[in-house]
Amino acid sequence: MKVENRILSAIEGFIGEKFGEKVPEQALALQKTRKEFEGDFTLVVFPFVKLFRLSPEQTAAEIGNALLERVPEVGAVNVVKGFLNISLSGGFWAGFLGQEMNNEHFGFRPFDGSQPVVVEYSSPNTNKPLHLGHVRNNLLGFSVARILEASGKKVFKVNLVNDRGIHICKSMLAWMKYGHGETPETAGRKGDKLVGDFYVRFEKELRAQVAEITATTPLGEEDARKEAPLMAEAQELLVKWEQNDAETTAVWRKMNSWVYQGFDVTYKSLGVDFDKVYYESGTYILGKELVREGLEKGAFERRSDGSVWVTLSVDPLDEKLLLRSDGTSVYITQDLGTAQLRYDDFGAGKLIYVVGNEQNYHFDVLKKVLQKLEKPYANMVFHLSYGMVDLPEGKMKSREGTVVDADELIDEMIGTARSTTEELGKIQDFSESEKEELFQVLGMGALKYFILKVDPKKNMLFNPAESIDFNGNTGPFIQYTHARIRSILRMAGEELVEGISLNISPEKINIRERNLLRR
RNA sequence: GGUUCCGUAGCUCAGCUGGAUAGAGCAACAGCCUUCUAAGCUGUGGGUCCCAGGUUCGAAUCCUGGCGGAAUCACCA
Repeated sequence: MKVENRILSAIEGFIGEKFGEKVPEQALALQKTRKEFEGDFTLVVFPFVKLFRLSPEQTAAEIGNALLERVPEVGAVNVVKGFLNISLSGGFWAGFLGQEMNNEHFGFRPFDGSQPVVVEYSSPNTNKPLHLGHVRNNLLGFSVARILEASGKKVFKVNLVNDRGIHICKSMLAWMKYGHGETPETAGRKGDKLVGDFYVRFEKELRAQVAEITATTPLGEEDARKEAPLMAEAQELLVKWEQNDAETTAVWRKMNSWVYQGFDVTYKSLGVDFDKVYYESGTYILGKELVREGLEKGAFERRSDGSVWVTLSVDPLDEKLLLRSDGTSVYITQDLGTAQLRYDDFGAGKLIYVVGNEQNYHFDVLKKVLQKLEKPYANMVFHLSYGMVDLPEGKMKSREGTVVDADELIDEMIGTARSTTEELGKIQDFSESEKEELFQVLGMGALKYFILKVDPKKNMLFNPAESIDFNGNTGPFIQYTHARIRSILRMAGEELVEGISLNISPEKINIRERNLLRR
């Protein structure tokens, strides 16, 4: 039984004996003592005041005395207004430390036997490299998976790669027209970067065409984009792709493989991985089956032009397209399919989607449509929505070249770790590989903590001009604290080995560590 | 316009299942390296918790209504 529960049941027992009354569940709760006060746990006594017919201070004192008598682990109590602060004894903490210091599973719960959780995250497009927004996504997804695992869940991490559609055709077209057979090897460029370059090249050439059209015809920019020859060529390429044209799919396969090689490097730097990778090109047809099922059930309706719709609400009228009039699928169609797939593949009990908050509405719709289909996994869908990473000037915009590239950011962080560490000069006796590992751990620790410390649902600000800090409330600070604590534990361990009781005398710990222990 | 989310110190953010004097880091200032490790510690200054009502013994926290910002409302993904 945890010591908190022993304290609570002692309070319950004391009040029961004294007044013959049961304490309301809600009032019977301990909170952590705020660090400006002395103590480990705090009981708020206001709810008990009426019962005792005493002032809050006197009530707290009575309960405190009872605890001192009844619970041996309680070492001291103090009362501030209506708050009873309880300090556990040094003996309790020494025992706790002795028991837990060699527990490798400290903080981890064993598997609870529940159905697995499937966490989807990352979900990149294959036409450009990963940027800071993806970094937030990847770190959130990976962390949530780790946290769930630590809490006793079986977790499967999955990635859904958006590898088809007009965007990848644009990169392909630019490579075919202007690439001269270039490859990552011949260009000496990371695969995803190279493909991204061609995507940018396409946009550049397209803009030139658009400029010419708007200068020589009365068309506006939006119409000019649709009229531009390059756009028509990209559309043609998409049609060819969908018809499984051999040459087109060969280029598609080749360029995607470059991108995946590039992504793998970035994922490795970020320290994230996946149990299974889905490709939209392989799953988008599945959703159509569910649409057909919905039509049969009468949950959806087909219009005269052949398109399929679902009505989510009547007032206000909210209708969503599920299948185009030409029978091709839209975004949500494939998400219907992938939900089913995950449920089948893993026997999932929960489906978590780490996706930006711009898709809040999309996931509301997805859930409602699955409910209409009466799917058992409809209510398993949880959208872990997160906010944008903004720059001081506002949103990241690829057109303005303000996108913060993931690889460059990672390199910069590790570089900063290197220069800062070398300046401090504590690593003379480190080997080269130890040094590199240290820089990696420090730089990535700083980046990860910087991103993860912000509430996911909030937009967050990243200022590229001020590099991510290594001092203060940062990852390296926590790493430093960890190192200090390990050092203290080593000391405690030595005393244990010598057969001396586990009692670290205050004189042996300097003031800095004592402060550290209070945290 | 509808819907969802956000609004806390000069800046970046905690705190939000109601509880103490609203915290941390950065920035500014003043101190601390013969003790195990100063990527640290101690102290000073800095707040209409967007505004107004309501519920409550008690509201940054819950409810209602405003104001400001973001996202979204495609036969795009």
